[in-house]
Amino acid sequence: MSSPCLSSILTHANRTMYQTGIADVRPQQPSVLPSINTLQISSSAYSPGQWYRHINPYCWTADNVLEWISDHVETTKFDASTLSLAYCAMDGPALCQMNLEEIILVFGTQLGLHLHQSLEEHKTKFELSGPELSETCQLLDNFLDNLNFPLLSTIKFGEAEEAVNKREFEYRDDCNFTSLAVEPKTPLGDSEYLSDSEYSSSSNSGTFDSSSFDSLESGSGESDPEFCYPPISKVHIKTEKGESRLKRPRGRPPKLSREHTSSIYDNQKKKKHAPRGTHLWEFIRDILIHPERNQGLMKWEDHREGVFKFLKSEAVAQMWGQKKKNSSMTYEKLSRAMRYYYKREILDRVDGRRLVYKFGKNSSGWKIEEIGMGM
DNA sequence: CCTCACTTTCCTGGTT
DNA sequence: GAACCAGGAAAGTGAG
Repeated sequence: MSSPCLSSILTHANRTMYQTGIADVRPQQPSVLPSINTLQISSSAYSPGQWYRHINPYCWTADNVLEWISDHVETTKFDASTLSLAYCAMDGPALCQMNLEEIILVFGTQLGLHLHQSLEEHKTKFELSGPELSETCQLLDNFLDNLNFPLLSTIKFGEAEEAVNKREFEYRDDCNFTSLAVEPKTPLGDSEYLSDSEYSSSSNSGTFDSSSFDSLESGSGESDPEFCYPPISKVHIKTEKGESRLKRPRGRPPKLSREHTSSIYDNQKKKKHAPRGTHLWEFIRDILIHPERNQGLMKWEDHREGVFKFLKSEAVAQMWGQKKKNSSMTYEKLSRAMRYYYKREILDRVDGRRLVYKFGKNSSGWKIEEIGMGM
């Protein structure tokens, strides 16, 4: 259940950090989750007393739960004197474990029904985010960590600004991800073939080093054996100049066992019938529908029409590669996959505009009505 | 084991 | 010349 929690944290963290007009950021807020007061003060989007609409109930603190209860006590004109505060000392996860009977037992029929209905509504609302989005959030989290940015899941509200200052983090909208590459890294085993720059005109030497994603996942700096292309199927070709060169065969090299890799994907692997991995277009969509999370990677050109643009194409490609455990993913390859969506009408062509795509009639989940931008 | 959908990789040629 | 776009071809992956 980290996704919705992370999503709310992300949302507020970004609001706190990037809205320069907000001057009353609380520097010493002790809670990981924003306090009710902080939310009310720092975000005009939240009307007082309605903060819980924007936070996953599973992420509510005991204080949050108490606030939620008292809000309902007020609206139902319930006699709060009959309530024991001891019943209200549970946090969000504990609250979410309760069924209707238990809630009624604790809060009585009148208030209990009201609370249960409200709770179910909030739970349902945040469950819509789905596991794919959770993964995307995890990737974004890793991505930000890679940028020496305070992990969103660890940001304490109000401390973000301080953290940014301490780390001298210089994130701006025009942040150049490609400049973050530590070393131009030849994909493992690629020395068997031509280097990226040799065999592909589109591969850029300054590509964002996704190996840092790998190290985040594996917990070590060691190379992921999965990306060791076996030294087979070498093809010698003659260039125009006549020299014999090694050329990679067409198609993708076979994957090696993932036995020794540990990652956030392990859970998925353990499932009997793992759901098909998130499709590329869904991955893109998930980044887009939460612009406050995408850190300037992509943006809507025309949300109503489904037109969007890559701002950091290589960075998005690296994130996709990270998700698919493929350190050699590039925008060139990603865009090829995108173009295949034209045929299936998941994407529509946008002529004459670079890095601009449009969702087609066979895509879903991005429309303003679908994602409820009013929240 | 096979099929199929999806994705990745390579490539050539064109455009911005 | 670099970056991007378009799309054919071949092949890997995983679900069913």
